[in-house]
Amino acid sequence: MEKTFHQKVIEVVQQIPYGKVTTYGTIAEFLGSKRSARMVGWVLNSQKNNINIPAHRVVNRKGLLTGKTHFQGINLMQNLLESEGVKVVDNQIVDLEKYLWKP
DNA sequence: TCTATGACTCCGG
DNA sequence: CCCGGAGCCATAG
Repeated sequence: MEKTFHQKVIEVVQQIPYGKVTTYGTIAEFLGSKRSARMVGWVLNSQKNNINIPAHRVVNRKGLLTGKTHFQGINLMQNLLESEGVKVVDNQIVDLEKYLWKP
């Protein structure tokens, strides 16, 4: 059973430490194809039921919480990030580079 | 097998 | 940074 794309994504996302965030592009790039950023989002959407996936730590390159629209509760994603010490304003992470984590 | 969709990103203006 | 357009990849039907 080979590791599928989404399985790798899950693996990486689970490695995101507390108080850190990453972008779809970063994950996609780590997987080999930067252009696969959309797949990362697709995977999270598919695995969003899995609480083991801290999808709230995954944002787009601008630090915008694009995924919150598909999240379980519009306020949940931002709330979680703020709880972890990540500053979020207007659905966007402040000082993204400061919190950005890379595998 | 082919088409459509998408939690994105890059390029030019 | 904003806007519009194009590209790219994997999954579902």
